[in-house]
Amino acid sequence: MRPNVRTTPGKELKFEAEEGDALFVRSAARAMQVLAAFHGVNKALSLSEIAKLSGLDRSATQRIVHTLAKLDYVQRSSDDRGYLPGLRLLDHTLDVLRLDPLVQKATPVLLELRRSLRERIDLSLFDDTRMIYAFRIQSKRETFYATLVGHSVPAFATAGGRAALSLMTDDEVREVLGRSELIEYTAATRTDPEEILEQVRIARTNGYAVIVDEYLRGEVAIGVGISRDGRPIGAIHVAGSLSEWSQDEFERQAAPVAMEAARDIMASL
Amino acid sequence: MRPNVRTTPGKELKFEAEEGDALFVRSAARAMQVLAAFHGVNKALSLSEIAKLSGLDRSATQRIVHTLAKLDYVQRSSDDRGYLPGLRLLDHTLDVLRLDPLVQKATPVLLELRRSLRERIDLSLFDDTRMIYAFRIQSKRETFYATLVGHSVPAFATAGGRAALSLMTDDEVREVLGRSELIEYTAATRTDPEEILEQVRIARTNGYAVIVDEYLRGEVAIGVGISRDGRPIGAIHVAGSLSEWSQDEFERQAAPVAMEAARDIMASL
DNA sequence: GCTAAGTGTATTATATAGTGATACAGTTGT
DNA sequence: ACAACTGTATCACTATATAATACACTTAGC
Repeated sequence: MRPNVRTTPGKELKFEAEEGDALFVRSAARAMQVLAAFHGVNKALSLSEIAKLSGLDRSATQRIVHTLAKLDYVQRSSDDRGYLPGLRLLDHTLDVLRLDPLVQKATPVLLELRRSLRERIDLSLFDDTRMIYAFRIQSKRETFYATLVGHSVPAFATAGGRAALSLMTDDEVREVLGRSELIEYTAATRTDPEEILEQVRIARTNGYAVIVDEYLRGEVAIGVGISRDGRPIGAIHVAGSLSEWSQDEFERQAAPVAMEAARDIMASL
Repeated sequence: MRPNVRTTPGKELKFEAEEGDALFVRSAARAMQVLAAFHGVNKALSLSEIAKLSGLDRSATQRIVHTLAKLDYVQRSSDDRGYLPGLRLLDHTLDVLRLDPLVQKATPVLLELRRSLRERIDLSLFDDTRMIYAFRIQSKRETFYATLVGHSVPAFATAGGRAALSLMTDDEVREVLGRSELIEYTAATRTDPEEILEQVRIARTNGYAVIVDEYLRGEVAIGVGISRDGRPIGAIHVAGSLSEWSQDEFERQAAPVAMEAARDIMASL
């Protein structure tokens, strides 16, 4: 059983207004706090568990969950032992994806790319210290679980992430790395900021980033950043197995076409 | 240019408490109302457009959007001309998918199914009158756009939907059909409830549903329903092109393995 | 070049809407 | 048979969001 995909640990997300923010609506935030209670966990939650995890008291939690349940944003688990996030949320997922200009433009280009390159191809969206998967196009013989939409991976240790970082200045990269949790995912993971920066610089020169073994063992991945107005907004990932490719071969095959795809996408943004 | 995937038109979704519902928290609902404003549209929205679409006044909208923007549930469009749903929502998408027992169990089974059947395979979740796509595993030569997670299709006119309906009683099916918008997607779409019910009955007998041309032209689709405790909770779709398959061939090839996959999944629920 | 209508932002007094304490009936587990 | 949970319900109080109004800026029309 291979480890599949790791999610970046649920960052501590602020739900409180900064001082003197007259426009901040506490109750709107509370609805989201309740939904965010599910981030860390892997089972249905009871009311008091939601209360604990969201930092709200039982009463408030009770009434908000009641409301969200009526609206289908939260639903009873199938064994009726607790609450789970509801299917209604997927309607909003669709909105995010179909209204995102990058997703819109990238889809046909990446399907085309897959035709010339029969490996797994992902599109991820840049979000500060992490890359969020928007969609995946599988290769012929996919053995891993399909990555779920919304999975996020750390920018510092993934091909797409480094490629995205390479579109910023060194100082900005340092700043992001400073805010990142530099976790050692494998023995090969680089966790020294300056060492990572060096890799980002190489990616900047080459136009793409390569990662071997640093995030997932046995995987070679090529990442190409996508920018808009000079700012990184996402990345293309192409990943292959080390059992079938040497790093060099993979780079030679995948990098040029992936970079061309990225150029195509950016031209149409 | 073939028409790709159609979304069921944004149903009118209630966001108001029924009378005398002391536990209903209006403000929690309002946050979701704002986010739901994006359902129908295909561009970034201004504050007053959000106000109009969500049915809230400008002031309330302003403050809620402000709050949601701070929390990244809403973001400025890249050209700074309006608001779009934010990436934070994808964190919740992930929660929905990974906590859904059906998605958890179905993933490996469907990857296995793809190995023996090299066509497009989808998993959709049953939601009353519609089926919501949870994920898709593409075929080798995919020409359509990748279906986005969250896309929903009508239960009455799709293979998966009819298969799911076939797990309910005739009366329940009639009830669902009564609440459905029976739209004529193609010339072949059946819109007469009793006629649809007849097809559902056939699906019930066979253990799977077949749809040809009724929703998407040129497509044969096989659907197998998945139930839990006797209630439909989702369906497997296998779809092929009529340019490569006759309906009969496709049924003979796809139906038995798809049904086996469904049995596997249900056994592990 | 100047309206006019749009954008997002900010500030208030007022009363409504949410609070949170408290209570209860039903399960589950030991 | 108990204790510790579930989810649900009610209610007086006041903290909270309201909605009206105002302002500075940008965009579009002529």
